[in-house]
Amino acid sequence: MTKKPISNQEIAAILRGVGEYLAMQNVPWKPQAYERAALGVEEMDRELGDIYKEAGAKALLGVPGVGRGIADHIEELLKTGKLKYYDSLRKEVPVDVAGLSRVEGLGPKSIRKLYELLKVRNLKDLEKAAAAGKVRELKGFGQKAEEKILKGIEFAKTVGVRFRLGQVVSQVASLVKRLQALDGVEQAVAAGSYRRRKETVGDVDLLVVSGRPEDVMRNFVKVPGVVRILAEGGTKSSVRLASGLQVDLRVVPKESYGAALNYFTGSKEHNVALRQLAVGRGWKLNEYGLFKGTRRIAGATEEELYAKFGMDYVEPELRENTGEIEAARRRALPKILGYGDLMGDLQVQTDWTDGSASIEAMARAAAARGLSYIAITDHTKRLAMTNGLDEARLLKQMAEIDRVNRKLKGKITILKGTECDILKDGTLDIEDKVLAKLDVVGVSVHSHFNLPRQEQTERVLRAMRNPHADILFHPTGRIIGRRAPIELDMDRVIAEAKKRKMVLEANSYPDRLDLRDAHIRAAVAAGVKLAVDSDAHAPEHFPLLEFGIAQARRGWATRDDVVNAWPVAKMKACLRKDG
DNA sequence: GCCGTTTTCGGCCCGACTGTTTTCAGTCG
Repeated sequence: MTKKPISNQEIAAILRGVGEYLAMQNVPWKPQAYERAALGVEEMDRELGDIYKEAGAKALLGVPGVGRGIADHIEELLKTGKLKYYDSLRKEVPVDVAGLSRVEGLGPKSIRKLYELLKVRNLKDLEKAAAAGKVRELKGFGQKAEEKILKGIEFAKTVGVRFRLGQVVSQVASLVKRLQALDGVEQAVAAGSYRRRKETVGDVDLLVVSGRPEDVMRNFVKVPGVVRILAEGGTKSSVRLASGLQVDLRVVPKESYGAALNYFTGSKEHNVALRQLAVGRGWKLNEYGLFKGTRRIAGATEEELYAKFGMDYVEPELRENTGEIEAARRRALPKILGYGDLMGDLQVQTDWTDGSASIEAMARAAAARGLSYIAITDHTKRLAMTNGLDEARLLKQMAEIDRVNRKLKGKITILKGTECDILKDGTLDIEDKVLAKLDVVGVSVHSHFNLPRQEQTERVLRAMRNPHADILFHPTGRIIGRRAPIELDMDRVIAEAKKRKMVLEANSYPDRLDLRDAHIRAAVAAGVKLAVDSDAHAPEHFPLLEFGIAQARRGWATRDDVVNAWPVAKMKACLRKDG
């Protein structure tokens, strides 16, 4: 019973694996069904283990893409940690499908053939066979295929799969700029998961409007930084940059711009759902437009496209087929937070601890960014390595803030705050009587990341119950790609936040983005307020707020849900010690 | 295997590019 229950990620991986094996066997339709279910599981904001424990097997049917059959599989996985069906498939064709699929151009059919004819089970076998020239002899393969495989293996070995959004923005911006400057290019934009502002992107999709696609293609594959051309056609090309990032380019005529942008922005699931809507009305939707017979009835702009379907325009950040299409059809999509909507920032560090700049410099930078207030929230003494503040220094800092406020009067308001450490037992690192003097008390976990779920949750809940605590900063503590989130029962955290009018943070730092989108959505649905903060440690960090706003948008948050999108007085009134 | 303002059965999105193809399967997005 003490054994850790299987996680959503693990369940999704197994379902995906089943789909891959079925695809290898040429089974129709089922592979897509398993893949869809895997995606549905991944996108859940709650652990299936919790849902199952609470509401039983029937509740599993609520997961998008999960029906009777797969619900049974999931129940078996939750009960035993294993899936007999999966194990028997693996036994039949004992191949590392996931590993081999990472090789560019290798899909289930080829993998099966390689196994049956050359006994290739994994990347190592494949490399050996290809190097020995055995692959080219197979029917359906050839010289080129073998070379491609060898290069693909090299790549699969060296590079991780996804990039953080923050890692690619400048590369993408310069690519777009370069394309815009080309002769004959009317428009160039980045689409794909980049435009949807997903926290990580697997590749970058660029869209260009031009009447001279060949010229654009010729120039594109020669852009500096391109180390490999994966495909080059008349209207579609694919390259690999030195950074490992794959970039796809598509060129379309002007009248198709909206349809192409929609198609290339995705998500794939959103697109499929839209196309199904089209089919249902006897239309056809592709990247060139929306067609009734051979007549184009929409497609020049995305707005036109959605209007034709009789729906609200769907912002790119919402296009994940997680209910946005139904809501848009009911004309019930929320008006999500805008990129210019933030008025303040409630987590800012200075050179009193691990920030690089003074209170005044940070305040001026925030004002230049258009903010009308910030809270200074330096670390506390438990975080000794950051020179965290004790009570005495915190009091001194408050006096300094008073001084700077007088100096900057009319430019910006500086609030007194803290990023107070949550100790192992859930108590706080600063005495209550000092916390009571602050405008904004943020509390956060910076230690003991590996406590068991029950203990970790109790710890955080206890901190939230401190009468002075206002905001739970970066609730899960994750660092994308580097540190797993702490084990936290987010349902209980959200319920506690609701009960105590505590604000949850959506941290904008691109490698935190904590809360993640699904949790934001759950918090919003529960009526819990959010703070979208920069967590700035330097004056140049305020633009990072864009990432936090994006994440809040992906979580369907509106201006009403985000306290620092409000004027300072209203925001302060909402913090729970006044509420 | 999933799913339902046409349906509880019979559908299931659509097109570009590649390689090895004499007309297309496989892969990808």
